[in-house]
Amino acid sequence: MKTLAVNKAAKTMEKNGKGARKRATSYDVAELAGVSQSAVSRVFQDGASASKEMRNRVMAAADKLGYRPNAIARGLITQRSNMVAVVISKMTNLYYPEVLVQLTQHFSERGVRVLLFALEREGDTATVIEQMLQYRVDGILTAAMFTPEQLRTLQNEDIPIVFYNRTLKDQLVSSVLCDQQEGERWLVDELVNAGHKSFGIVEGPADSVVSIERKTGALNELAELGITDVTTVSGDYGYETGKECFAKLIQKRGSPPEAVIAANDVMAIGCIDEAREHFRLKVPDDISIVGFDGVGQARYAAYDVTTVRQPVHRMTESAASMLIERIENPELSPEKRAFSGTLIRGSSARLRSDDS
Amino acid sequence: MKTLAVNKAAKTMEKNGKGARKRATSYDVAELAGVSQSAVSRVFQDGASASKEMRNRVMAAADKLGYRPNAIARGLITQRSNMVAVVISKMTNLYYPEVLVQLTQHFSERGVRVLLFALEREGDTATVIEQMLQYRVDGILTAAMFTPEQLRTLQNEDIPIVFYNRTLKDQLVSSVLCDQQEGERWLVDELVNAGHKSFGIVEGPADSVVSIERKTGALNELAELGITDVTTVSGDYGYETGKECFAKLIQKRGSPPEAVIAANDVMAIGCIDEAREHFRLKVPDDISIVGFDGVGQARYAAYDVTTVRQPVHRMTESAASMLIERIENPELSPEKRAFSGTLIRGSSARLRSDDS
DNA sequence: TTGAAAGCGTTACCAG
DNA sequence: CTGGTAACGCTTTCAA
Repeated sequence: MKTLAVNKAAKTMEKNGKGARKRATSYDVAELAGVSQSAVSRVFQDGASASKEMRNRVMAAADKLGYRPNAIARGLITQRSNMVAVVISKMTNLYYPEVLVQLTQHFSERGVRVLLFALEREGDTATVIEQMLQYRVDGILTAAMFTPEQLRTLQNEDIPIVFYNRTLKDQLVSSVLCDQQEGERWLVDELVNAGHKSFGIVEGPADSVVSIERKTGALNELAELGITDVTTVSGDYGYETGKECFAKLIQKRGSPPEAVIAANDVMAIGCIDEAREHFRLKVPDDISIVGFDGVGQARYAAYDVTTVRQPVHRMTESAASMLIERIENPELSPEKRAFSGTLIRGSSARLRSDDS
Repeated sequence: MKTLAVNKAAKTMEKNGKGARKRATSYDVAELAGVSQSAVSRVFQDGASASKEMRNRVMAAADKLGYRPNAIARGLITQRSNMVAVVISKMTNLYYPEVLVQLTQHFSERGVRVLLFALEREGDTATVIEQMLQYRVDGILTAAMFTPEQLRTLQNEDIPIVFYNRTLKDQLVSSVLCDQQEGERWLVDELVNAGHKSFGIVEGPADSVVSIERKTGALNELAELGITDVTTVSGDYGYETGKECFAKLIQKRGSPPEAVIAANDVMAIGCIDEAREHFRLKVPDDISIVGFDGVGQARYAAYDVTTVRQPVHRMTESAASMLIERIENPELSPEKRAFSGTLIRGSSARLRSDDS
């Protein structure tokens, strides 16, 4: 008992010292303002009832003490952390730094904080899920895939999830995505329409859902148009890999195809460089090369890649909204929103200019 | 009283229904395991004393109920949120998505979660600071600048801060940075050494500390070497701006300088494209162009930019360590760690090959 | 090693 | 509109 009293006194003494003094609480403010603690709490809430007089007194005391409501304590009692988890994996959308920034800003505007989780590989989800649950995030926005079992765990906890550019075939989950298949169809149509007859496809990593979608879209459309001369190689979305893939493609076919469809812009750029530098091919005179994404580099004059641009802003906006809606109203059923990309006719491909 | 009982019963009923049932707490686990709640708490702690028997019983009960310790509640009592704030601004290190991912991973490995704050402009710090404080983050890692007053607020709250690639002249703050001036000196030396006599400088945004450092470094070294023919224009770190700046430069001088020093790689690439495309200059035969950063695009074959690469991995690692050390030991004094970059001699500049 | 009880800083409910 | 009091789910003494 005595010890306790001494400690308390000591802490108070330190207030002006360099020791780690305690931060002001609503009790301190209440005391200084001569009101109840509940009153302080109410003044710092949105739809609370407090007289002007009360408000002023409390506010004055509050900023004299540098008081700030403790969001952690608030979360404990309200059962709402006001935090969402955003999961990205190393390989995914890193080509879009904007994605992350925009998401964070959208959430921020709506009073939601972002707890960031970055996976080395898409598989490292186990511990991340554990952490998200321990921190009681209100929702999850993920650009990485979860296993069905993990998904079940999360759904059991009634925690809303939105997938970014990923979705599960059988499972009914919310997701916002760019219509990859449609985009690839456009690209294939353009190329075939311009007379290209032999194709190389540079796909992405085997475990990338996006890559699979894109490849499938391209292959289906090619088949539909009766093109049979198609060779496929696979890379990891990186520039170096793009170069290697181009070489592999030629080695595999014996000669360059008339057109190359890369799973993303960065690999397309790798292909262009390899074509020019190592094989002395003129792009697009000797060979057409197209990508996907519409990243900044694709617009560099040296490449000017023909590609499909993802509507990143609308997608992030939509994803944030979907998640927040589901946090506020858990009964909402899952929803998939697919956005069309924008075809960009760069000079990396020989296309018909009179296209109607 | 009666109402309370009914509610509790109802909640229990819902356990298997679709309603939002409550998550298991340590009390639930304790009850099922037939032990005290404190015991459960101890089992889930690191250096706690618990018999094997106890451990097993608790664990069994815990994962039957899907129990996970509530990190929010823990934070409230331990006065440690185990979260750090990471602040980035739109323009800064977005050219390094890796920075963010690596930081997050370093923290993650040390059991620290990342609360992400993204600023639209570097100035939007006010509300962000408010939020960080409300969430009681244990520390702050920022790639954006704070005003001296904001800094004082944070220091008053005894919350450790580490600046990434930024620092304050007078203030004594912790920071990890790449030695921008040294890097620029290297570039200038290389260029002058190879005989370049007239220079254009493309600086970044006026409020970017990094840009100012780089510009200063270049100007000082040029002056030191007796070069007086120097023209400066300013952009915003973007590709388009790089192109515009190159044009402005030539307009301002009347003719192209022999070498252009851009504040970052992306603008250097813009300069190269503009030089080639619009002014029909050969790089590096007619003009040398150098950048800074060592981003991925700088290695594209079409550019192969001579630049200084920042040791991103060591910097992020160091930054995370510094912050964590200061969280664990608040008495540690501020420290600046400056890393040297790596000179990369690309073919965008005409350099002496016999350099010793 | 274990259990009881006292906080941590809020919000929520209920009288006044 | 205001104040008292009970949670929220944990960690941390302190006795046993």
